[in-house]
Formats: sequence, C-alpha cells, structure tokens
Amino acid sequence: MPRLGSHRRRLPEILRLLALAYPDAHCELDFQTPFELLVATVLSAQCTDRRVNMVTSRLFPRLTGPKSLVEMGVDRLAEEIRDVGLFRAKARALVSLSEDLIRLHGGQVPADRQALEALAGVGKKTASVVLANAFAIPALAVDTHVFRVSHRLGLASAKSPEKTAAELMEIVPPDDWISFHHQLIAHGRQVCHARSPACATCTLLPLCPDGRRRTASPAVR
DNA sequence: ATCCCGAGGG
DNA sequence: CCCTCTGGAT
Repeated sequence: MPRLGSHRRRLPEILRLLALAYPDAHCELDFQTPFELLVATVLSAQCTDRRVNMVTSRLFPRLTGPKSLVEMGVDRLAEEIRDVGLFRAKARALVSLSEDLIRLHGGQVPADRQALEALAGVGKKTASVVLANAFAIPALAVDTHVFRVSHRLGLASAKSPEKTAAELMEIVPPDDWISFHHQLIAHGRQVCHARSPACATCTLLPLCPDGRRRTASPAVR
C-alpha cells in the first residue's frame, strides 16, 4: 500500500474530490438579511438546521430588526423559540445581542470579526458563519464536523478548534475557505460520521490516513 | 443513549 | 478545562 504524502501534496486532490462530491454545499440556514442569519446561527447551537428553519419561518416575518426582539422581550421570545432547545439562554442572548447592535452599531450587523465577537452570545463560530454567508468574507469556522473530518484527513492535528482553524487557514487558500467549510460539514453529516464513518463508500478514502487505518485488514497488523 | 454547524461562566 | 443550558430526532 503506497504511503500517503504530506497534506501539502494531498490537499489539492482533497479539495477537488470534495467539490466533486458536494458541488452545492452551502449554508443550510434560511435567511434574508445579515441580522436574520445572525439570529438563526445563535439558534442553531445544539440543534439541527431544519428545526431552526421551522422556528425562524414563524419568527422572521414578524421581525424588522433588532428593535423587534428587544420589544418582544426575553419571555415572549423564549416561547417563540422553545423548539430549538436551550431556549431561555438563547432568548436572553438574542435580546442582549439586539441591544448591543442598537447601542453600538445603529442596529446594523457589523461586517467585522472583532465587532461581531464583541456582541453578546456571539463567539468565533457564529462570527465566522455570518462573515462568510452574509458578507462573503473568507472565514473558516471550525465546528464539530470540520474539526473531526479535518483531523481524520490528516489536515490538522491541534487539540482546540481555534488552533485547528489556524492550521487549516495556513494550508487552504482563502478563496476556498467558505466552500471548504461547507463541504467538510456536508461530508461530516453524510459520510464521515462521528461514531461509525462510512469509509466503505467514501470517495476520499484513498487520501485519508484515518480511513485507511480503519479499513486496513487486521492480517497486516 | 446519543447527536445536533455553541457560548459563557466557574 | 469542565459544566450548564434544552428539546426533538434517531
């Protein structure tokens, strides 16, 4: 069995195969404005995008901007978003977030990482999603899928999501960050599952150190 | 039981 | 670093 080269040699092929397998990978959250995406992303913690979209399809028609959420208040908002789980914490975060937007940015969502991460309830992950999908600014959010899949592919070795993001941004061209992010998530959801990855059907198997380990015949070890 | 594109607080 | 917040799907 031939050895796998360094990631620098494998990366272009990995990017090519991912683009081939997931040509339409994109943000699965429904939104019309940066503010709607920000709200949807906060709601998406520990919850499927499908469920977030069910909740926001009821919520968004009644929102004009952050002012609407402040006026709605934590308790009423919590009832509206109950189905996404963590609803009290998320309602509190969304109202504080809306107050921050009004106070600091005239109710507009800033297209700037530092400003985004300074908002209540917005961390690196949420900031990256908003930058990439609302403003088309290259960002590489490392969520649970990106972390797991990039490690299995041997593209990253850091133990924290932040350091993993740094490793990936070092080797992936900025123009590919957004699509790479969506493709790794699609792959993580559909094939490279946390528990038992479907290596047998994975088109990346020849390029994946972990997959080859998993599928190697026991006789040779 | 375990998982879902997290963030804040201790 | 660990815990908590939370409900629905599988």
